[in-house]
Amino acid sequence: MKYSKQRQKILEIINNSYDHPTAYMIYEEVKKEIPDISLGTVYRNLNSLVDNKLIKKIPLTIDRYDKNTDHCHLCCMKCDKIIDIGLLNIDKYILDNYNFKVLSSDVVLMGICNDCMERMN
Amino acid sequence: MKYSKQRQKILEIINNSYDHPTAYMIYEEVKKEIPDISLGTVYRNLNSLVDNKLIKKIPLTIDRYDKNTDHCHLCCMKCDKIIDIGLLNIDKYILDNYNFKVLSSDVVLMGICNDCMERMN
DNA sequence: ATAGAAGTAGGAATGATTACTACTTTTGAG
DNA sequence: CTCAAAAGTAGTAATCATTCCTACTTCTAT
Repeated sequence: MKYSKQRQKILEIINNSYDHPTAYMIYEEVKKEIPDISLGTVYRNLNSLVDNKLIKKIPLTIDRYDKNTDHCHLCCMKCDKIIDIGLLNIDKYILDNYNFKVLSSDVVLMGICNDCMERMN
Repeated sequence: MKYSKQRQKILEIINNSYDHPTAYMIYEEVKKEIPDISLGTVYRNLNSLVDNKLIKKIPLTIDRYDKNTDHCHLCCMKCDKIIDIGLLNIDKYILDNYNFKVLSSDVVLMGICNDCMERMN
């Protein structure tokens, strides 16, 4: 990967974010500093960053991106909040039981978060 | 849900399938018996069947559908085979540790299956 | 310093999915 | 039974995320 200020900025935004932004959210953010960046450039760079394992793609209806490449996500169906959880260490379990080598464990569990559960009472 | 022969046939196809078909694969299959069914009808019915928990959606790059609503999937990155595995019983673990009620656990683990691993040696 | 590889902008294209409209089927109360 | 309202359908247009394409620009190793 050659250096480019566009990719540099994209990575910086993801590293400073805690809201698992979508490609478009990142595009809007980069635009503040590089006004004529194109959306295609954002997508291309996100893909190379994922390929080089610098960030992680979270496959929901719209893809989201995360600086942490080694944990799972809980997605609240009521408020759309995404909660990070540690690795479940299922990779070894899967290898031992199914002889299947897990390379990418994009575990996304949909449900209701604590806050929304309390609000429902 | 009112009866319709289109939805009946769609459900029947999924129930008789073992290959986790996409919406389009199902569309092509139904077409053999109901030639003028429309793709929109297939999508609409798949959504109601999912809403009514009669089938399950597996969110990969293209959505796939499964008659079994209570297990996880291993997806081989080499041959695209999808392997069914039993529930990992993480729902309780998540509730106990994160106070998050899992409603839909679409766990899809990407990796290399046993067959492909052997072929690589 | 410079050639060629890698990156970019901007817009067109793609492909999965949904929305819309006028028509048809199902179903349940009378 | 019967018939009207509700639910479903075909066909097509629209949407929306993502990728592709082309001519131009920027890096970087020699």
